[in-house]
Amino acid sequence: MPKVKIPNNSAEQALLKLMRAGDRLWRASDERFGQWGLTDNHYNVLRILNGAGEPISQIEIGRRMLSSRANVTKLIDLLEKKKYVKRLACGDRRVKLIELSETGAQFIEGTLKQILEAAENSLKPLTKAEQKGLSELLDKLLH
Amino acid sequence: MPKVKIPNNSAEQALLKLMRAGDRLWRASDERFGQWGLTDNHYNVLRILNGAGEPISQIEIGRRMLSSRANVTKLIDLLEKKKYVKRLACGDRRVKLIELSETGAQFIEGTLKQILEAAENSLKPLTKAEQKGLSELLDKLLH
DNA sequence: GGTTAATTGTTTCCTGGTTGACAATTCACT
DNA sequence: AGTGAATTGTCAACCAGGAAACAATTAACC
Repeated sequence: MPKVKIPNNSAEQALLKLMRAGDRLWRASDERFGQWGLTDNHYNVLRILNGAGEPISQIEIGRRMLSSRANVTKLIDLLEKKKYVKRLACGDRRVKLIELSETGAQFIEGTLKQILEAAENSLKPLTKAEQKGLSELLDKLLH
Repeated sequence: MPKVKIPNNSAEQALLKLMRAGDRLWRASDERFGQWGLTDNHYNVLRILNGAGEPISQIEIGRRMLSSRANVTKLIDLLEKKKYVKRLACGDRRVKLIELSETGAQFIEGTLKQILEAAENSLKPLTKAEQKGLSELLDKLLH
């Protein structure tokens, strides 16, 4: 079988590890949220709304989570059906402002402990100092 | 709008950054390979075969790239159509060994430079030492 | 040796996501 | 004011990947 000699490239290897780690985390996260009939991205929307503290447009949500308009529509569709979220009319009639509902806030509150514990558990192989180091490196990478 | 008070949790924030970074890299990578009508994972298969140095089974490929049997079948289908890869019969008639073809090896060779440059470019915000640090932290995380 | 369990690859169906077209609306510019 | 460009949300069509069912084969074990 032919074989190409590949020079050792530390950048490529680091990148592959990063992609692999990210992939694992997404899968674990999606599996976790499956218990509530959501995906990680649905939860992301809720947290973005909660963080914003005020209703924001769908396109703004998409911008903050790096997702397409079309996908935000579908995410909101489900969250609205679950009453976690409401679509509000707005001065600009192209725009629908998305508001976190009381039910949605209760969902965040009720699941928060478990979510944070899972996060800490995922990072358990690293010491607190290492976690901080990782965080800073990623900040630089995401500039 | 209701708002849940979220305690600052560095582990969760680090995790989110990791997922976001991974996501960005997957997208960039898939976009890059799109120019050859492949996904990142198709290329992964080729590199795995090249790294193995000998034909390996589909399930082994799936194991190494954390992908399902069903998906490996589809990845190989395309790679075979492009003549980058051949399915070989084998003593165990359940198994098909996948062999990198001469054409496949030439593809790897012809694109390698560009791939490695892209990898280095992605990690450019970090110094060499920082890249090494990142790599080590990820090793620990992936245990 | 014969029966039961496990393995491998494929197929079918489903899901989450993107792209591109579309309608409604607003902006920009004269 | 009025026309052409941009923006927002939605819908249809498509794509990559996963889960489960299936057929073919092999392993395990009495």
